Amino acid sequence: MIETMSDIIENTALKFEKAAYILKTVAHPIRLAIIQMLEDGKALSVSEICETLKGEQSLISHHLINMKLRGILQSTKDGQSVYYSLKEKDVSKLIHCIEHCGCNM
Amino acid sequence: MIETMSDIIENTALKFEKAAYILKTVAHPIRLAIIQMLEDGKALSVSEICETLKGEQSLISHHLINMKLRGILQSTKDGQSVYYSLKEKDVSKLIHCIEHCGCNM
DNA sequence: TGAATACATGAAAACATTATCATATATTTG
DNA sequence: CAAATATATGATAATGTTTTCATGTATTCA
Repeated sequence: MIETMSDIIENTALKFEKAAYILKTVAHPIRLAIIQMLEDGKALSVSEICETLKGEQSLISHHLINMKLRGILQSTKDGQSVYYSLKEKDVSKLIHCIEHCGCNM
Repeated sequence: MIETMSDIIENTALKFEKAAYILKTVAHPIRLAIIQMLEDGKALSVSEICETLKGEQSLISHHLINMKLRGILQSTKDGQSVYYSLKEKDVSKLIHCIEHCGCNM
């Protein structure tokens, strides 16, 4: 599989754009808190998340929907409740790694 | 060292804010590219960085200064040139970990 | 000294994200 | 069915980030 120089440059640029996109999606205190709540596959309802974070329903909902839209969360409806969970273990890994990689974070 | 419940909540919130702050600082394709160029302690001048990234001097400069301001980069002047490098190995570790933690990034 | 080079600065424009508010929809329950 | 509960939606306001442009300052070199 041969790549030209400009292919490489373009792929590299794409790689950074993708990474930046995911990092941006996650780079918000409320979102980090949500993601942590959902670690190890847990699924939580919107209201559970709102209560724990003491956040407004609408605001939390917007964050959840946005993260879902960007491929980080998934949701299933059960009765009145909607349960959100991490879509990919990947994100969990990312967060775990951010927390334990020896960085001051 | 005893913490009250509200201390714990507040510290957790602070932790997420700090993490979000760093992630935000880094969540931009140009910045990720710069950070990668500076891995393993390398120090590069503004113009070297501009050339490699084919970016406008002023734009790159703004990014560099902002990252320095936020504690991610440091710089030293030598003659006409200013050399930037990663301030903490931490950031390098973070990026490395983002790239190699098995996430799709 | 003056021209060239390297970098910084600051204001403005362009653009993106986050928060708030009012209201809509769907589901359950009495 | 009406009321209550859970969530979504969409418009707008508030705020933040990124880019651009014009210009400033410091350094080198002829």
